[in-house]
Amino acid sequence: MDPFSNMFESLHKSDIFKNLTSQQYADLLKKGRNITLRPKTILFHQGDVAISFILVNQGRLKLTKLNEQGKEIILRYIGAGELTAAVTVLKNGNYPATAESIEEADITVWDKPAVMQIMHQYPDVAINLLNLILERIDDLQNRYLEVCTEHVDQRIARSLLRIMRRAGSKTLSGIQIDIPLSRQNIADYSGTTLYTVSRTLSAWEKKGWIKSGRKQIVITNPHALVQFSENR
Amino acid sequence: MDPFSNMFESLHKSDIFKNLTSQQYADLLKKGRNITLRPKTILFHQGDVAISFILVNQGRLKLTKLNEQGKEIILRYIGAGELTAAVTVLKNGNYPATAESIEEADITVWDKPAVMQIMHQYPDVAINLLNLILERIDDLQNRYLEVCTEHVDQRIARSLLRIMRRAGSKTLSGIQIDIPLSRQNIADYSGTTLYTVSRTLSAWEKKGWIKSGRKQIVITNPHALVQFSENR
DNA sequence: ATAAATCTTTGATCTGAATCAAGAAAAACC
DNA sequence: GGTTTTTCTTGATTCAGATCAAAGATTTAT
Repeated sequence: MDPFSNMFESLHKSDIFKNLTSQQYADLLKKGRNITLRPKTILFHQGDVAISFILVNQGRLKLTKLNEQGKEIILRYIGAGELTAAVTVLKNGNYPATAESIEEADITVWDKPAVMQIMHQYPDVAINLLNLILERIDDLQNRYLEVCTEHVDQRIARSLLRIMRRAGSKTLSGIQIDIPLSRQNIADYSGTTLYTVSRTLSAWEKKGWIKSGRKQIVITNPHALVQFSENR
Repeated sequence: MDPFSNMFESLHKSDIFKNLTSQQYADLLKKGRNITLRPKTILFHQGDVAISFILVNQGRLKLTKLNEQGKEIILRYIGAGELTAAVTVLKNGNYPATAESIEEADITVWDKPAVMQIMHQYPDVAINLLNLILERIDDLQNRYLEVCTEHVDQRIARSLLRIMRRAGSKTLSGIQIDIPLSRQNIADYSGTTLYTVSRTLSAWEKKGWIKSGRKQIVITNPHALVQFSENR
């Protein structure tokens, strides 16, 4: 399988280019460029002027945000077929977060003029993008609600489930999370501390809901976790 | 001043219709319909199928969200020139929140087919909407970061400042917040309780940073509040 | 193979903020 | 005008979860 068809396939996977003909795809492809990232490469820093619009073809990125005191949170993990840096379409946008590859990753990058031109040429692309962004808002609003109203352990449960849905694969013992997540990572994603995460996971392990190792988690009883996340 | 020119003016104010000609405006106007809401009217409920896209011409709406246990948070207040229910452009969207007028309000409503048709006809509208939505995401990401990493009193400070910027008017004694905000409202907006809000505002009043009454707040020293919100 | 670095666990303590309780003040109602 | 309802304040208490501390487990480097 040649790289081109490979890439074509991954683009196809992304919702942003649906409703377009094959020819139109090809046109879009030409306007972006393909990049392979080594693990732990910073793609852009929070605060930088936004110049690139990014689609992940393979691998995963981590999107993080720092506050004034330097405390970090994880906004989300971005997998194959997903977009980021949509802020590039803004007049004078700056990246509101930092993006880093957590493993080797293939991405396609469009610069700002290319994106603007594409959206004007194909209104469907703008509308599709709108849809994706609206899903992001929905996700964020839910997480915002959770962090305002729910207990830490509920939030940790929801975090694991949320990541599981996007990056989980079935195994004999349960659903495995395909991202190497440290306790600190889970804490940054849930708005808590690594100590609380560690204690919570230990408790769940005793109950048989999960199995966890170093940067590795298998959810053996997703149903119990869902139940718990909804009414503790 | 006749109602039409009034409305035209308020539409003009909204960023969503920029880059369009006057004729195009008029066309868009015809496709929506104007509604006047009494105070405390529910426009839509969280979970309802999304059928209408809304622009506020005058007055204010409150957008709230409930979790499974019935705890409420305030997502934002929506003032003149601002949009809501963008989720209507999704294929099978449901409103993720509840919208209610907090005072008498004039709004323009477009149904889903009209919005879709408009966006296809005028790519700029879709792109403008994209921009507005991206600003919303940025705001939410910031608030999410804050609620994950900052102290309650900092968050209350940021909440007041955030609302002040969108709904503040200069007076002799300081900047007055034009929305009647109860302690409970501020708590719901900041992710805390009315008791903590009351204590915090009392403390700031003693310091001379604010003056507050029943559902009424004047920020007498915005600079001190900003300072405090950034490094407590 | 040994050392160094990184990640995880668990106990002990502390503290910020929620909760509980009870008035006081202001507005709305009859 | 007086009663009822809503909102606000402040003190006392509680508790969830952060922080501190220290040891154990795994991985990586030399």
